[in-house]
Amino acid sequence: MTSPTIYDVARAAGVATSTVSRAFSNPQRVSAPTRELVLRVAKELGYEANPHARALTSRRTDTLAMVVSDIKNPHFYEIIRGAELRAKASARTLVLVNAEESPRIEREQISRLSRSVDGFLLTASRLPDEDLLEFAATQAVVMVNRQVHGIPSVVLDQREGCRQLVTHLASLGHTSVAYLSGPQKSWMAGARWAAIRDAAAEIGVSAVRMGPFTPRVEHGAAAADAALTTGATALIAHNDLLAIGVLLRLADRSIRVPRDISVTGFDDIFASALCTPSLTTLGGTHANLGRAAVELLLDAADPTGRAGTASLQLVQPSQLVLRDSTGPAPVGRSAG
Amino acid sequence: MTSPTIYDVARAAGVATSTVSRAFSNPQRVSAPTRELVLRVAKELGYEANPHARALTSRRTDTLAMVVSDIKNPHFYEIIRGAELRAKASARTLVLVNAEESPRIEREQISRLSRSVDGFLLTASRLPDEDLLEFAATQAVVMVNRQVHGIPSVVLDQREGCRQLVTHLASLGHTSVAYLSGPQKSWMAGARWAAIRDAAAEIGVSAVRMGPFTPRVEHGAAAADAALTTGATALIAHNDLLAIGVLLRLADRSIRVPRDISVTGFDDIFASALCTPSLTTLGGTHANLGRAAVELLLDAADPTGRAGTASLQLVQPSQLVLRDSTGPAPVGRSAG
DNA sequence: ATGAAAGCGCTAACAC
DNA sequence: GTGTTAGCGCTTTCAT
Repeated sequence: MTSPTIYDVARAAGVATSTVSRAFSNPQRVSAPTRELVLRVAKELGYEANPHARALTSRRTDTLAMVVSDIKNPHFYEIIRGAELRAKASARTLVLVNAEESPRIEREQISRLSRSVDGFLLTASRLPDEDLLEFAATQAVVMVNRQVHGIPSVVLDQREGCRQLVTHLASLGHTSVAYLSGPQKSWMAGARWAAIRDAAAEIGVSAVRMGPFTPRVEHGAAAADAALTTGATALIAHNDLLAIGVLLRLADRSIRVPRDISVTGFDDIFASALCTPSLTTLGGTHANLGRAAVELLLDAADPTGRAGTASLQLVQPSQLVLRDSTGPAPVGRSAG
Repeated sequence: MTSPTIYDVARAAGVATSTVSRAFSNPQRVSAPTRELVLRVAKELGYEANPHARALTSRRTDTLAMVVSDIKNPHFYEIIRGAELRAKASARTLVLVNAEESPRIEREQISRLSRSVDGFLLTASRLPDEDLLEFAATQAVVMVNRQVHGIPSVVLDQREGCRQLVTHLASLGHTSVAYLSGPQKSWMAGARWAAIRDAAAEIGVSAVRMGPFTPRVEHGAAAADAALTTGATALIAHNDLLAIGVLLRLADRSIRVPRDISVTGFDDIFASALCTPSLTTLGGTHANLGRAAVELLLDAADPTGRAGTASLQLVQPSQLVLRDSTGPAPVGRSAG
């Protein structure tokens, strides 16, 4: 019934428990023959280490937690995938938890797991900086797609990406763009708006911000309606889900895209290639984000290393993907 | 640096460690004043129980794991959500792990976590029955959308649902349907085909099965092409993702839906209401699946209870959602 | 290179 | 109702 322990293995192999322990967690400190003996006996007995007993003394769990702000957003898939692969390569288990776009739930999930994992990947966290800093003081934490001064992070570049995006729109003749903002607590929403505003100023087009909107398809209708009141001929939605919602609403209102108005998104999710019209969007290699984040986290969680990467802020390039939802600005009239 | 333990709390409160322990895990076995004292002191000290120490003796972790066969499939969202809510209501943490449609990865994830959680929710497992039975012998396991004799499960009804689906198609004049099957290791694919075949026989329409196909949008092209060779005028795709891929391919090939051919899916994911044409699909209240599954699992994981629900096989009703992708069978010719 | 033994922080008998 | 105490299964000094 009850599974074998190191005592069983030690007895069967005729060695001390500490030798069994070493054979597993510190193989090079045991002579080759002894190690092989122990491992063979352990296998015969079907021994598997009890992770709790191990964690109780070693304070390591070999488990990492990834908190995603909304597991429904396909944008996270690639990040998750990249993180999983990297975690597996280092023999870590990666568990996912969902924050459902709620700071309260995010806080709850984190504190629930904080003693059970070696560190956290916080993707698009909705928590205030202070909470994150306080939290990072006692835990290994890496932020994904969010920067907080003093906490290691990896983000996709927005500044240069947004500049390219606005440049693309300007080159199509658009002189007025509207940013349909993401959630108020989204750092990314702030970063995007700042980058768009600055790029617009530099290039000489006008930019307004509407919202905030919860970045899901179903909120695209409200976003589209709001955007149409601005007279902007190009709409930059906070992400692809919202952009797709906007496209649907515009179609409903018989406004043609891109003929009457251009629409763009962010993230380059799979669906953005499939919707009608297909969506111009600012993407990037999200799997790399996940991979890099795990690497930073392994580093941060390493009790020995202190590899000095303490507070690296990594920025990876984004990538403008041109599709059918952007076109020349309409002449002689504004949309809506 | 190191966080306070029950010893610290016990000393500060002037009680025994066991009293502190009880105050937290067995409140009713401590007098009200003592309990309040202990809890107050604990809070002042910032005490939080060490889950590993707790698990080491009690053999309970208050954590449940949910293994999803492919986290990219939006079909799981509602199930996850329902499970999360129910787990939270019972003060359990729910962690998610991804099996990526791979039996090997699924097995790996399970065995990694098996000592760290109280039980598993296996959704759409791709593992063979024997593995599952062996596994369920030592762990609390509940299957979601898969039935295995001897393991508790909760599934959405397919038999009656598929009958309704085939009836719907027959009533539109279709006499020949093709099922575009899901993965070979998918129990659900087998269940759906059996139900479709039987319903078709009963109703008097012919049914063929094509595939298997990996149920993702990108495999819809191959599925559509294969289906067109059959001459069937109605295509039943294994799920909505595949169905959407089929729609895209048919549009590419200038085959009109539903005028030339009808298409249906399963799951009623959000996108199936948004694609063009919108998709007729067999859905159901997936959140209830997740909720019910957690309830069975809590039961199965309860060391005292043995509530006799040992091997309940729950079947919840599915629901046919009619949209624009099904219509009257074309007259005088077959598709393709 | 290996063994002996002391915890890690908690729970669960068992006493009182 | 509360205290005492012996582990849970492992890691980790410290000896040898």
